[in-house]
Amino acid sequence: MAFCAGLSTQQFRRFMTVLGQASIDPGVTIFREGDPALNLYTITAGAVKLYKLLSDGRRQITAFLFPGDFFGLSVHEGYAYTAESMTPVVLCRFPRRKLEALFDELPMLEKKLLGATTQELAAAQEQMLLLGRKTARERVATFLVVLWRRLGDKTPVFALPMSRSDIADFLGLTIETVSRTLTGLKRDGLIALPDANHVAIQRLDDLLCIAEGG
Amino acid sequence: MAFCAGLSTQQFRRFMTVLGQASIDPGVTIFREGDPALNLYTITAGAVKLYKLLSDGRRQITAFLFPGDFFGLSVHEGYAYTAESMTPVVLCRFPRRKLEALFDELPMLEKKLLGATTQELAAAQEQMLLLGRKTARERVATFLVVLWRRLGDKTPVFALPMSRSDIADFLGLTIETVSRTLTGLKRDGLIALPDANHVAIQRLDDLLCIAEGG
DNA sequence: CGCCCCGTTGAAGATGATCAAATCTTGTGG
DNA sequence: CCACAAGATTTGATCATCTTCAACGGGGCG
Repeated sequence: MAFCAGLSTQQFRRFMTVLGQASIDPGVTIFREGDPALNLYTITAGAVKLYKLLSDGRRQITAFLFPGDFFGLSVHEGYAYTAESMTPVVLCRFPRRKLEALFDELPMLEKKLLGATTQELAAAQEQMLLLGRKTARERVATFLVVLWRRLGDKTPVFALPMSRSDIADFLGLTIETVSRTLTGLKRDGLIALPDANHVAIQRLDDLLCIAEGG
Repeated sequence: MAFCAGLSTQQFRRFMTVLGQASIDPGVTIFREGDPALNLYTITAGAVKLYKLLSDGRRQITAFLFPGDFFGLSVHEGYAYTAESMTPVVLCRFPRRKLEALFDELPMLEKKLLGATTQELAAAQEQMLLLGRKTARERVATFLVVLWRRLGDKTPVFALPMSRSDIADFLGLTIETVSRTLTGLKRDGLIALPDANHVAIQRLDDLLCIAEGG
């Protein structure tokens, strides 16, 4: 795990004393927006989504997270979003109080957390650009390229671990528009869709060009 | 300034050795997206906007910043966004290398920076909800309430330091829609507009209700 | 005084949403 | 193994919100 990389054996032993592990099924709510923010989590295996809701049920997914990512940091007493597993997930759980004590012993951990949070913030700003200014086609193209890179860009084919509904709520669209847009990209030969949950990138350059609004 | 609060006299003297100050005019670009991220800035006075551009000129403002806020943190070598003054601004500039050395001496500073970044991230997630799922009316209502709170909610009247164009690029709308929506809120008696750059909140509860999608 | 920029207002148009239905997938039980 | 039910995805038709295009008004500054 990235979070504990670079620790000595002794430091690592200390590190392990503050963490708990958990394996959870798909579709489980790990915590809800507003719950007391007692833990910080890192993902060992699986995929997690974070989202916020409006009172009438409208939902915005703010991030899809994968192994190595962390979540659950909060300035105030409560979490700012809900976290839910999308697949079977293995988590490390760090109780907030213990973690803060550990920071004093291992300042490197705090630096890593700051770096990870800064990266999350940059991703959030990129997503604001997408939500505020990109067309449906640009949003879907961006989503596919970013996800492909995140899941390891060895092969052009990759699995979508999330439903159309999740994609729609991440991109600020409806499921119908996501479906139509994917069909359109397929029709134009930019991607292939072996089945509903797999995408094959066929013309990466053109896809990138669309994603950047060119 | 919040960043140096709680330091002893001696620590503060050390703190002052790493920072430079700058006064700048309105409309000045402090740095551009992609520039080498050499400095971290905090705002002493004035207002700053951060934004990202698409190649065809479409712009998304990701934040309006005010005294006490910081900006310029970056994981990679380059800034992730452009920063521009909206008013006359007084800044503190922290060279990145010196600041990192200072962190080892004053771990409290790093904790504060982590807290501030976490808060920025929460604000970004709230903005994603706005951009992805709120209507124009809800966006403008949210914007007014949040700005009013940020600028000090003593009096219901406050000045908008930014143009309609900036508001539009922050809310993912056009200037025409922003203008029409403000007119609509005024017509419905929720706000008053003494002039184009001043807003008076008249029915906060109703405005909050709209902002939350209720 | 007059120009220019900013903001407002109006009319027409387009993108994406909504409503509706068909198709495909998956899991269950006979 | 097959039939069936439930849910997810795709496709189609219509609709609404917001954008685009256009024109007008007003305040500030030369």
